[in-house]
Amino acid sequence: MAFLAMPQPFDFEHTTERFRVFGLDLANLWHEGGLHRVVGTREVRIEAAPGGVDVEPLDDETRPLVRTLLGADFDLGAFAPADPILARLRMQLDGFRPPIAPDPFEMLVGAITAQQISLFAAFAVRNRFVERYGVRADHAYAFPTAERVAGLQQDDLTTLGYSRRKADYVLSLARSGLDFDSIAQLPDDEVKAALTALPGIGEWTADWFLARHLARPRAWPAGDLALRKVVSDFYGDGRPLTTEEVREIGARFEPFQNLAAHYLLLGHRMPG
DNA sequence: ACCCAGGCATTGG
DNA sequence: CCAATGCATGGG
Repeated sequence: MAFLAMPQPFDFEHTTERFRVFGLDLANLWHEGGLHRVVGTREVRIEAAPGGVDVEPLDDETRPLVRTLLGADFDLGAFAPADPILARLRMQLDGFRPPIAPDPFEMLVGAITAQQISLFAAFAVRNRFVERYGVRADHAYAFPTAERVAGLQQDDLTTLGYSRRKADYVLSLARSGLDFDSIAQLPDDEVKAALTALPGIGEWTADWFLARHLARPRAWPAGDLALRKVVSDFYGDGRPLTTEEVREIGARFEPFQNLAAHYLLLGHRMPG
């Protein structure tokens, strides 16, 4: 194992909580106290170490991937919320860096899979997809590539638990030839416009793409059911808030809406 | 046997 | 522009 320093503050347990709490993800696999992911064709293991992480293997290919995956790009030093509720979470969860999905196709397929159904159900369906069309390394699987998925038919996906409609969305995305490198250069609203032009990708999916793949500071998925519940709990006197109200509350956290969303969601899942 | 869960597109007013 | 509807699985 080789040591990789992380920008401070950094808390491995908080950052990786997401890979444990909704069930296991075969492409981002929590196994024996560490996070496993396939980079190229090699499996990488990441585990906690003082001031950063221990990584095996660590080289020029895995180093940037691990840093991205563990949210190194977020500017936590500047994240000092004036809002008292968020300020408390910022301290309580100090060092939490929202994990970033390194692969845009994986991110979008995952989001389509999770539309409307519980995350637990979505992980079950997605894992069957990864197991069937991904490539296993040691423990973890490489997420299926768009090239591979482009050659499938609707039936290949519905047998895994996808609805017919979602199966078509995934196939159409795989065949879209979307240039993700170009999209990554666009401002937030143009990314959303480019993505929502595709069938099956609405504002919710595009917002999470901005947040969890592009790590855009102002991404704020106001329509997300879980975020609406959390914001309603923290800011709404127990009354359920509308998407519009949640959107307005997000403006308080400018320009740290993405970090705010993740801290509120994680804080709400934590005991106490 | 229900109902809900980190949506979206389609249809009809 | 807004309301109603179908979709798929897993847990309660």
